[in-house]
Parts: sequence; C-alpha cells; structure tokens
Amino acid sequence: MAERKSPERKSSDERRDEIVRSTLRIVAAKGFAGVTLRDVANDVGVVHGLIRHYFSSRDDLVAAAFDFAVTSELASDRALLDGLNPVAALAGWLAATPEDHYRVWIDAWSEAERTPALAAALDRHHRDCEAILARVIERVVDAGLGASADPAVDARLLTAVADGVAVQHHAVGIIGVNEANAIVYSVAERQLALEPGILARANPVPARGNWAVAPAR
Amino acid sequence: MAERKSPERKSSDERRDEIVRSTLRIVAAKGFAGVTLRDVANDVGVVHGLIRHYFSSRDDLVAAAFDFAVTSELASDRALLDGLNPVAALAGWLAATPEDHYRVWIDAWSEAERTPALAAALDRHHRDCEAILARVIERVVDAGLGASADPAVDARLLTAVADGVAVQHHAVGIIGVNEANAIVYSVAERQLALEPGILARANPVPARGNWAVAPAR
DNA sequence: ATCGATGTTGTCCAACTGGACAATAACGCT
DNA sequence: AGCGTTATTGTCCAGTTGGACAACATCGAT
Repeated sequence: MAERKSPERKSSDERRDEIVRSTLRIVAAKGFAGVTLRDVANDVGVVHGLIRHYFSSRDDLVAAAFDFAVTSELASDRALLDGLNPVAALAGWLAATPEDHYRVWIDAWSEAERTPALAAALDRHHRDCEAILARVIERVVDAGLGASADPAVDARLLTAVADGVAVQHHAVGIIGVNEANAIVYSVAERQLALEPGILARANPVPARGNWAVAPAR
Repeated sequence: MAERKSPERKSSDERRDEIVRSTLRIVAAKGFAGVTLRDVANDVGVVHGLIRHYFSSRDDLVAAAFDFAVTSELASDRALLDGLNPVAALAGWLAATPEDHYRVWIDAWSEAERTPALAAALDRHHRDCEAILARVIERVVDAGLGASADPAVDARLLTAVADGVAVQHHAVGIIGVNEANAIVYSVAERQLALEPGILARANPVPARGNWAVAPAR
C-alpha cells in the first residue's frame, strides 16, 4: 500500500520457526490464553496479518507452539539420557526442571480443556514422557540395580509424582528445589527397590530444555 | 437513566455471594483467564457496572472467587473427615475428586503466576490442605494402623502425589479414576507402612465439593 | 417525613481483539 | 526475460473488553 522498503524476506520455514518461538515467549509471559496475534507479530517484528498467513487461526498457532516446545524438549532429553548410566539417567529425568519449561506444561493442562488440538498434543507427549521413563527404568533393572514388576506402570506412577511435585515447586512455590527432588527420589527409590540415597548421589544433570526462551527483548 | 422498574434489590452480602458463585461458573467453563465482567454480569442478570461496584477490579473478583471456592470446599471436607475412622478419612481425602473442583485448582496453578492475589490464596490453601492431611495421618498413626516419622513431611509428599495423579486424570486424561486411586493408595500405603490394600477396601466417600457449580443455565 | 448511604442502571469510551483482504515486493522456475 | 507463486504489508472491520460515571431507586436511620 504505502512505501515498501526492503522487507527482509525470509524463507517460509525460517519465518514459521521464528513465529513459533516468539509465541512460546509470549506463552511464558502470559500463558496460552494470553497469546494474541498482535503480540506475537510485534515480537517477531512483523504485521499481525502475516501470522495469519502462516497459521490459519489463533488456535492453530497455540497448538503448534506447544507441540514444537515439547517435541524439541523431548528430543534433546532422549539424546542426553542415552549418554548417561542408568541411575544417572533416572535421577536426571526425575530432577526438577527449569521453571520456564514446566510453566508451559502447567498452562497447557489448564488450557487443554478448551483447545482440542492442545489436548491431543498433551496426550501424545505425556505418553512420550512415560515411554522415555519406562525405558530408563528398564535400563536400571537390566543393570541389576533395581526392580520393577512393570516398567510401564512404574513409569506412569513416577510421572504423576514428578508432575505433582513440580506443581508444588513451580506453581505453588511451597517447596524448594531440594525438597522437590528429595520427594521424587524417595518415592522412586522405594518403588523401584533402589538403594536409598542413590539417586541424590547420582548428582544428576537436570534433563529437559532446549527450546530456549530467548532473552526477553 | 431510562425507565426504572423494580430492580429487585438485594442485600450487599447476598449480591456479593451471587456474583462470586457466578464467577465460579464462568471459571469452570472458561478458566480464570476467561472471566470477563460482562459474562459474570450476564450470568447474575445484572449490568456489568454493578460487578465493579462490588469488586474494584477484575483481579479482585477472580481472587475472591477462588478463595471462596476453596474455603467452602475445605470447610465441608474437614467436617466430613472428622466423622470417619482414620483409615476411611485418609482414603477419602486421597480419593479422586470431582472434575469441576480440580479444574479450579489446575486453572489457579496456571493463572497464579500473573495474579498475585491468586498466588497468595493458593499458597494459603495448599498449606491448609497439607495440614488437614497431616492431621488425618496423625490419627492413623495414633490408631496404631500405620507409621510416620513426620506427618507434616508425609502430608506434603502425599499432597504432591495426589495433585500429580489428579493432573494425569483430569487434565491429561491418560488414566481413569480407578488407576488414579490405585496409584495414590499404593504410594500412601508404602509411605505410611499401612497394610497393602487397606485404603481401597475402606470404600471411601470421595471428599471435597460443596460450592456446587449450579446447573449450567 | 426526611435524608444520607448505597444498590443498581444505562451509557459512554478508548483500547484491543481475531479476522479479512487488496496491494505490493521478492522469489523460483522456465 | 517473463510469469506464476508467495511472503509481506497496510488498512479496514465488527465485536468485545475493562473501566468510568452520572442518574436513579431503594433502604435504614433518625
């Protein structure tokens, strides 16, 4: 319409990725419900009409953002855990995760009820998480360090415990990171018949996190 | 301004209560972030200006609604649990709760980050929950049916587990009510050295719930 | 009976929302 | 070089939002 400068045109995939990352930044600041096309556009540095060019609706954008966050998060976790010994991997997976990353999950739990696409992604990725943990448990058992009647069942149990502890830690703020880890570790050691204290001594590298909510701008 | 009929004037407290209950109905449908003064006003059957007459801001309204929901919920729970034997009380408290009630908590976890008043209420009521559970644990121990090195610590642990399981059940939908109860009960029995299966056999009355999200209108 | 306090209404507003779309500019292909 | 595709922009829109406020109605106290 008006003057037209040089709009620094980017490839489709690149721009799409940029938009998704900006959306995650907005989500971190205002939650899924607080995402507006204009905020995202402003963060990317484009006009809000362009967002619609890439995502047919706001819901599409929100669901894509969550999916991207978790997919990349889990991919890097898988790689990290594979390089550790079984006990360290277990301790790392169960360890408290960075605030930013869990907030996305908590927001998603809340928002999923009203966003079917988000609910579907949530179900999928929770199963992924359980599967990853089940595999780690199997490795622990195979190494003769613990016991599990059914790794899948124990994984489901421990996933629930880890999520609950994360809520108390991140959302409620009623417990600190040390207490959070202590709770999860004590339940896990008891459930898997591990030597008490072995998980804390594993000095775990907290897993998770690579979609990097960049400097807040 | 225009004609003035008979506005069916209500007492201040009555109206306030009405507004809070309507707000909770909106929260159940759209989450805390989805509460608008106009929706609430429409549900009550008044003009949106009146809501502001009672609550100085939208945030005030939201925080008051959560506070009311949980306060009344916990009050009725306390009364219910006191009338049960220790094991039944424990089983009842840990049992899966109605969907409506947990959704409010999940939404609050998500929204608390951006609403200080909500965060304060959340912290307060989570401590209440822990205290209630700690008391039940003490009764179980006093009755000689279980053991606890520190009821407060165990209460904190089991609260986290119950919340995590509730997330998996209500928000993610990955487990059913039976599996949810089975997980919480197994952890509790192990943690408190209870006879395995005793909680499930207690045939618990699921506690919680009296602020009654009325028929959806 | 009078009057101040307050419950209640209607109406206004500036800001913001998601969506739509025509115009334009850069690109990829032949 | 020409042409179709598409990334990108600016602008419009109808709807909704939280907030403000003057006018009016009802009540309780005196």
